Amino acid sequence: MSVPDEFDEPQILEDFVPYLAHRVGSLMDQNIAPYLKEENLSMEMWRVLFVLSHVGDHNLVALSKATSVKTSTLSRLVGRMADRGLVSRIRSDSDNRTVDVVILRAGQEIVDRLTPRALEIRDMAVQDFSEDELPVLKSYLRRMYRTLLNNAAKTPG
Amino acid sequence: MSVPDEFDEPQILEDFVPYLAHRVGSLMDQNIAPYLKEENLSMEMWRVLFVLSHVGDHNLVALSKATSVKTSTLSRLVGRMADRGLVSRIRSDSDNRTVDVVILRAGQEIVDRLTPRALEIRDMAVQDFSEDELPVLKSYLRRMYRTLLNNAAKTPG
DNA sequence: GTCAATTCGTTGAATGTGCAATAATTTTAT
DNA sequence: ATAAAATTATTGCACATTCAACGAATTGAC
Repeated sequence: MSVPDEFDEPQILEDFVPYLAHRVGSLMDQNIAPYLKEENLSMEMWRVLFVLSHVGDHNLVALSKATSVKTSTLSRLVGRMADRGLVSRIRSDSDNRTVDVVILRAGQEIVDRLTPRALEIRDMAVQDFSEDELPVLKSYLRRMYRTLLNNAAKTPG
Repeated sequence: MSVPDEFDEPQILEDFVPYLAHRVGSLMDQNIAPYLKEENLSMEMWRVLFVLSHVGDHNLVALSKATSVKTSTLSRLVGRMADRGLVSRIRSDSDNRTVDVVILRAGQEIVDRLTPRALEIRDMAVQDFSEDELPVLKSYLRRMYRTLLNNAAKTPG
């Protein structure tokens, strides 16, 4: 076996934080998926609408960082959403390179319909956490995010 | 050099567990991405190899559950990996419908080269957790996963 | 034992994604 | 003031993904 001894444990996956984090995220996605389908919305569109609705307008680069969708993908994604009347592009006054994406009424209505479903799933996911534990869970996730942000490897040229 | 837990902004997003979980997973993915690129490996291929290497052979459905990749996608993905000599398909004796995917030498060598990088990133991500906190983080992630599994909505017919 | 229902894996067709290249604008250095 | 460098958004192109439909094999009800 060419695997170093340190990893040659039966439960390595169950102990590997990136794997544990990823499968939680995936399972949450799967739970929302049927509701998104009803609205003919992809997961990425939902993330875009959710972010726009709760945090406000973003240009493409900011939206990309907030949703983890590549800007080239986001450009076409926003185009499709604009065609459907969910969002609109507005060229910025201050910086003529940037395009602010704003949520439209139809987009907000989808958010309003889906948000209760998203909250149900969140509540389900954390139902086994006590009132003391829940804030700890959140703070741990925020802490890991910040550590990852601060120590992000620079993209290799 | 510990990182404070709380952001100043009182944003809804900062309190929404599915969002917090997703962005942590995405940032971890981004950190491994450059190393995967060196090996000409997609994130999904890496997950497949990692699971096969550490947990053993899987048929497609099991592999799909373990990696959160749809079986139709996985079918072609495994085909590409087989073309590159990373894995091999073996028709099961006991059940002639199923195909077991086994990792080959070339696949294992990639895992051996990448695993140290993955562990570095994991160590970086949890560097601000104390010896007491780390097991709690893992147990919370496992608990959420189990709860989500047990309460998963049935896929709508 | 038979037949319907289920499970597993694959594939056609439509759609989405990502890299690299590009144009337009802004910032930085001198 | 000017030119080089950086940033933003878009697009061509190649490739990956998904849904739905399918064939093959197995399971379950009777």
